[in-house]
Amino acid sequence: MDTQLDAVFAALADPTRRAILSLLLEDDMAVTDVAEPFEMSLAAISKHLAILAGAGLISQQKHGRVKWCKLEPDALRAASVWMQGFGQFEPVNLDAFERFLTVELRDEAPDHG
Amino acid sequence: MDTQLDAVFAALADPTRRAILSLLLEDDMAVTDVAEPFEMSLAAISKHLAILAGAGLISQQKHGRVKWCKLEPDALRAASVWMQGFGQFEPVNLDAFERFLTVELRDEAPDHG
DNA sequence: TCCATATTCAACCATACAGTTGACCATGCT
DNA sequence: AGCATGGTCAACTGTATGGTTGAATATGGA
Repeated sequence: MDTQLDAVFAALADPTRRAILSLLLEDDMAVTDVAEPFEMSLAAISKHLAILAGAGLISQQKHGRVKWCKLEPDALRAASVWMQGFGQFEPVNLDAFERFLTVELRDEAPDHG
Repeated sequence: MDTQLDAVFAALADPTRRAILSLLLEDDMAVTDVAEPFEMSLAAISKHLAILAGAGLISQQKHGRVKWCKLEPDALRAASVWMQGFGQFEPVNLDAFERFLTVELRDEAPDHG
């Protein structure tokens, strides 16, 4: 059914998981490195990552003893499409969004991490 | 914080609530009428509606003894914009991005069409 | 081989969630 | 007033969720 959609939205409902996604937006990361900025056990982050992977929002691939996590935007897109069919609202204020990006990138350009 | 986003995504994670939203897409409805197509008690639907209202996804207004439920697409828009940030795949500071969203939505909620 | 690193597993705890039922308030009808 | 209708509240049940800790597994390196 729409179990996929359930999983995606449930995954996004947790702020820690959204923060993880935003980390992965910048780059692929190992589990330990994902966990580093959070005040929470590694096991907890590992669970969050499993939930994100279950929802298809990230993929995980083991390389040696390191498990790399990679953002998978397609699952997000599914949810996005669902919402588009919903709100009759036009593809949101891309104006404001691009203004934001411009400012953001100018301010933050040199280095991210 | 981003409690609003938490609430929206959590609300959307339940298939019954998504179904309710799609009912309301067609028209405003009374609580009893919303409940009718579901194989579930009225009290349960009432709770679902409270959750949707709490997330700002619907509004409820009492007229006589009937409580009318109305879709509020702006809250959906918040989530949609948030997800579009990922589709863009830009190396953005998501903290700033979420701040941007709150400001953006507060400012522009009234009109978008 | 022995040890450190990376990650998960298992058991557990507290809280939240979805659902039920029955009682309860509020409003409208006659 | 009396009664049916619309909706919520309260108490309860079962299950899911987010977190913990400590043990376990897997890999890499000296």
